[in-house]
Amino acid sequence: MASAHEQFRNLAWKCGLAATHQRQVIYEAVIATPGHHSVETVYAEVRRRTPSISLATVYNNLRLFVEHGLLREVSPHSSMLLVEGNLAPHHHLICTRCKAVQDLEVADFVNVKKLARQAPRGFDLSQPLVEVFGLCRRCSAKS
Amino acid sequence: MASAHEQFRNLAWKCGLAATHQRQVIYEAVIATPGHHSVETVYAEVRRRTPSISLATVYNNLRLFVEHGLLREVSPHSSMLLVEGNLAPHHHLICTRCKAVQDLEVADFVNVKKLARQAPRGFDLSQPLVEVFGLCRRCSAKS
DNA sequence: TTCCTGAATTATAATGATTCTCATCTAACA
DNA sequence: TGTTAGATGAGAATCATTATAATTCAGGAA
Repeated sequence: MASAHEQFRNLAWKCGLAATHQRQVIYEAVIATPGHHSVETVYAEVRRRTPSISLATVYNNLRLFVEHGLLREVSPHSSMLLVEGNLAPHHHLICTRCKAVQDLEVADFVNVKKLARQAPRGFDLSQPLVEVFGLCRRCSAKS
Repeated sequence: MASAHEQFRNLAWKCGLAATHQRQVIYEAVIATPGHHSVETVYAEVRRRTPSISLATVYNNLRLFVEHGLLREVSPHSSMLLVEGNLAPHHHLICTRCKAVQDLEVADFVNVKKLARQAPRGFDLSQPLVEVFGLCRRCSAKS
């Protein structure tokens, strides 16, 4: 089993990314603890080891890691407020690249009973809304 | 069948909201066309009828309408970048109020075959990521 | 109808997250 | 070790959104 250090150097090499000290530290800060990390969290953690690091470097590299599949972005949706008038229960299909949203009127792909069993106790799923992420036709044609 | 004008006044009255001209126009701009509307879209549309309207009014009232259930927010997530190191396929459970994210390791509540049939042709769902919205225990206890 | 009052609206300033700029530095390869 | 393309850091710039404060208005009472 390779050290975290070696593991990152291998990953970086595969992506053609320079394995700099900063990248090493950023990557390890995310990998070290399970769960979801905000930029501020990562920045705070990383500064404990490398106080001179810039916030821009954290942003740049988190984006880079997501682009290269080393990390995953939680909720890759449009960052702007979107609103709709359709109040009937329905779901959304979102393109992770161009952030386009399409409606999914039929919703029987979700087994609500199973979902309720798998969710933590107390989580209110009386009107579950689901968003499914993928690549729209146009974007998947490009890649 | 009531006019759109009357319809809005009824809705507003039910929520205890003053039925101002601006609110009327904003509401109708969203309702008039199906689909998903950004603030800029609504603002542009609304200014055609009421050029003096302020962008802040559009923001305020869209938020108000969402709070009162007259409109729905698409992707009611945290708007900040979140990242995770867990690359194994899994889904997310998101609280629409406090925006907390929890992992759903088991994923058999999604019927991928049905989903693929219901999605528009060409939409790439080879690694579908699903996010389910509800109210976490803490938030549903409050209300 | 006219007046009153609290709420709504407006223009603009402020905020907060993210990205850009560019001078400096460094990893990687010869 | 020297070279160079690419990475970093500090701070400015940008974008969406929210707060501020002065003005205006909706809706009820006279």
